Amino acid sequence: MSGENKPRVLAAMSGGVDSSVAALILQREGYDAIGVTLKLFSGEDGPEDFRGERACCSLESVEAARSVANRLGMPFYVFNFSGDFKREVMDRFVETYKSGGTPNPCISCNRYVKLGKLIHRAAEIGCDYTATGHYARVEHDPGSGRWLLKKGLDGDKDQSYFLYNLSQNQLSRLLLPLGGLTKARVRQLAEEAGFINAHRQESQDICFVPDGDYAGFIERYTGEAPEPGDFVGTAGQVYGRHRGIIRYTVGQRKGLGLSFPQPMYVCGIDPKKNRVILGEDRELFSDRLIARDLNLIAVESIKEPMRVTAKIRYRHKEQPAAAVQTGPDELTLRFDRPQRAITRGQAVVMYDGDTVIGGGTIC
RNA sequence: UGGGCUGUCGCCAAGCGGUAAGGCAACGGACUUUGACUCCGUCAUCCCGUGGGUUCGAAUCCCGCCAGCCCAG
Repeated sequence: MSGENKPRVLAAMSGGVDSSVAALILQREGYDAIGVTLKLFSGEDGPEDFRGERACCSLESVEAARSVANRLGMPFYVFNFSGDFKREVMDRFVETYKSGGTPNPCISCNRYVKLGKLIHRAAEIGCDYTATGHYARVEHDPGSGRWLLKKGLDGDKDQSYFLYNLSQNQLSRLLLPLGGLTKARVRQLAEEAGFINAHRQESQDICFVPDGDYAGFIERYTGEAPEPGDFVGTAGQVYGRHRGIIRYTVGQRKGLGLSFPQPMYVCGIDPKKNRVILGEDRELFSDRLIARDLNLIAVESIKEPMRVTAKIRYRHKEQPAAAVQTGPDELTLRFDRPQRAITRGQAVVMYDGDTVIGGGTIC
């Protein structure tokens, strides 16, 4: 089963269908695979219902992963990454909200935990590669000598957006077995293999806030009650009181608790004055953004203005734009057409066709 | 206290004698490995401020009362 000459790979297994099938494929392709589930929350930091099937590292999920690993005859371990997860994901999540931004915890998790910490750990224990169940592809480009990150072939499930922070070194040691498959095919493989999670529903919501009440989570996590402030119009007129800045995000319509002749949306958040700015839909559009905390994959830097397509949130098809690097860690993006609700704290990822150029955090 | 105006779902608001539009909010669902957006559905079952009257029939006409607003004082 585990020949000394086979390349050894550490397979991250969440207990879901995708990572299970990824492990299956690795084994079929002749890797010496070791399954591992990451324990991401500990005790009181996590959701009350720690066994809920939707939480990505619930007990049930760990057991599902273990079951699949056993079925495949591969060693299985649980790594406790809860400290890193708390520091790199939850703390950042809370901090971004408190400063008026809207974080994407999945980006942080992939960057610091799944890809950062895990790839590092894999190397420590003698694994040549790390694998995950993301729908994206890694390729080596002989021309530039660079490792490239590309979209998954199943355009509808593509998750390259979440992985834009990968470094060249990390890419060289990452395997994404599902990159060329469709979701339907993955489920089929899971069924054929008899995996108990073959029909598990898609994961959704923030994993450490399974009930979706992230504002409530932040309150419990910080022990601080959100401070009410004013809802104001784009001209400064006061409309009413809001229930704390953390409850709002740019583009939001529901939950304002106010009534106007027409739909109104959050157009901005002013953490200094503790105000939430409201306006109409058309006031949400802008054709440019500035991103920092850059990570470039396909190129070393963007010296000249570059034509790209870019997406400013997951689940949105990328839009044509011109990118210019305005500093060592700063980028300006000008879209051909104004985009709706460009939001601070979210990630912008640039593409050239199927290839990820790089990305950054919108500010 | 005189004069005028108004009183329809939490908010705004149609309706003008024929048996309650619509928008906002709210709630539910779909979509979704982030937050949003979007989409679909529900949302005044004899009370349309209230008590009478006229009509086959009124939220819609008439009278009284109550409440609020405005102008006079």
